[in-house]
Amino acid sequence: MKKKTKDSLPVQKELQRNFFQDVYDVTRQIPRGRVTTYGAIAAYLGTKSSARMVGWALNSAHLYDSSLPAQRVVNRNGQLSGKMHFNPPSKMEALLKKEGIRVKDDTIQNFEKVFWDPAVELGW
DNA sequence: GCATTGACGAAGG
DNA sequence: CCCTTCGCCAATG
Repeated sequence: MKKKTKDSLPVQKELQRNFFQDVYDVTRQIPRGRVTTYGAIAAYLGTKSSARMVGWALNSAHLYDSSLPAQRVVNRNGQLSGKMHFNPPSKMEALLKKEGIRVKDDTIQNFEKVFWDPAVELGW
């Protein structure tokens, strides 16, 4: 009855937990040879202004699944802003090139052509 | 417990 | 058109 609900917002907590999982889930669905952005993923998840959290999620992604294709997620300029978090840093570019994506000076070439928007491709 | 820092991005000057 | 500010929110100092 009068239980003191300590956790005021359990629902929100759950959503936050799911957010990380959702990021991984979407990332796993990025086709080979295609890339997307932090903002696109955030927008698809309904938290468009929280693109930073997407990056944070991927930062600790390897703790959940080291095989996560995080190299397919770049910033909105098509730059490999997260390459320094790979091991070694050059791994990100190497993986992308292996998938047929052209990378020059840490920037994805033909970015608009290989861009994969989850909101469009996964249907929204 | 406040300040700083990000794998970002949009808006304002 | 470049630079700064701000929102976002978790982690870290």
